[in-house]
Amino acid sequence: MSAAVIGYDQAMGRWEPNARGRLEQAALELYVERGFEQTTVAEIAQRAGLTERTFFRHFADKREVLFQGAASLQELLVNAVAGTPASSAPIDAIAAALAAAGAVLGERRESARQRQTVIAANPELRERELIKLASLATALANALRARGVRDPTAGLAAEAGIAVFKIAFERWVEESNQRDLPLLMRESLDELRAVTAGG
Amino acid sequence: MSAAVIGYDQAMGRWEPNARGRLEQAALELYVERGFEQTTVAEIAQRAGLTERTFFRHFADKREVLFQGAASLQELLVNAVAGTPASSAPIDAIAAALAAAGAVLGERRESARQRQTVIAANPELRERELIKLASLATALANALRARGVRDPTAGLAAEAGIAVFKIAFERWVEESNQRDLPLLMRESLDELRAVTAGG
DNA sequence: CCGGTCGATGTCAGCTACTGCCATCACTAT
DNA sequence: ATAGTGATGGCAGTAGCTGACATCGACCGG
Repeated sequence: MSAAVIGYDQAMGRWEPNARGRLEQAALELYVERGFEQTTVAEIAQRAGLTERTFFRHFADKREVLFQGAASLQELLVNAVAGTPASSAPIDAIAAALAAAGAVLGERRESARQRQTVIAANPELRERELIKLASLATALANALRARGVRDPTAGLAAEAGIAVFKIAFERWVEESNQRDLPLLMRESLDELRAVTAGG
Repeated sequence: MSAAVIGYDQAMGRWEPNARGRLEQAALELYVERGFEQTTVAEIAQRAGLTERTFFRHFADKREVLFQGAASLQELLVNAVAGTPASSAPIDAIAAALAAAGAVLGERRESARQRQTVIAANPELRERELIKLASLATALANALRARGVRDPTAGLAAEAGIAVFKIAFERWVEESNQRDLPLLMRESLDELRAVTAGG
């Protein structure tokens, strides 16, 4: 619990500052070093200079540490839909949301890739990721309904948007490089259009 | 552990037969009666006349009891795709898979509805459901690739198919009645076509 | 008929995620 | 000073899940 570790010189309280941030960093490190399952919450807390009990005061469970950004991403998507001209078709509102998400997520490529490696290696984490994506779909559908889009169109457009998101993100993480995320989002959406057009 | 409970008159082995089936039934009953979280594995085992340890020999975890049919559903979808004429477009192969799934799931409406009520009431169960659907999407994509469909088309078509599946199934469970599942599958697919056509 | 193997279950000990309850201790407002 | 507040520690307890070993009937070769 020494302040020197963090390099901190102003007056401080009873405890080191930024407990949540230290827990998050410690968890990420350990998940990468040993894997998610092989890491206990006690170990995370110890590395952060805190106790197990405190970890669970900051994070609902051991997985949630990896999904901090989900809420802000959801906000971003919803705002993008809401900010689209009222005359736009649902699919264009979705496209705007995907563009916004791609622009934000497109930065910090390496940390995203590392995070995705951890998640992909563990079924429990994949489950959590999927329910976060489902939550995004629900939020997108609600945003569309707020613009007067009816069911089942709203739900379908939202689910389709998330499908495009998933595929584009997957390609972006896997590819050695070159194309950036917003471009892959556009390409994947065009691909979906092409695929559904037939028949 | 009396045989009379089951009504069984031929020579029997050391234990009552169909341990797995008894566990499944006991679990379903308890999940409906008290809810998933309020049910312990020890209670399930007791009702089935077995021990907790035996439960975990038959089911990987407490949730898995509710997802027994996932494997056969996946097989059904894959076979439907494989059985489509080689000249069909990807979207038509997906449509065939959805039709097959709709036909099979469309029966036993009440039990499906009951099961869905239990799942919807619990986030852990929703997570498990989502990863099963993701597994279906992966299997569908592989089936398409086996027919020569390239990426990212295969992945996108599969994800879009699962999106349609989700929406149609949801509508089918919620609606008071009337339209059957295969019809809702077709309608939802048409709706997706309409939504993506714009823009 | 006999002994050995095998498969399904029981028993028990143990780990770990997660929770509830209360104590502690600095900081702050009055 | 004193009381209140907020973040943390400490501790006991529940429940999901696993590994190791014992048990016992079925089955099979001799």
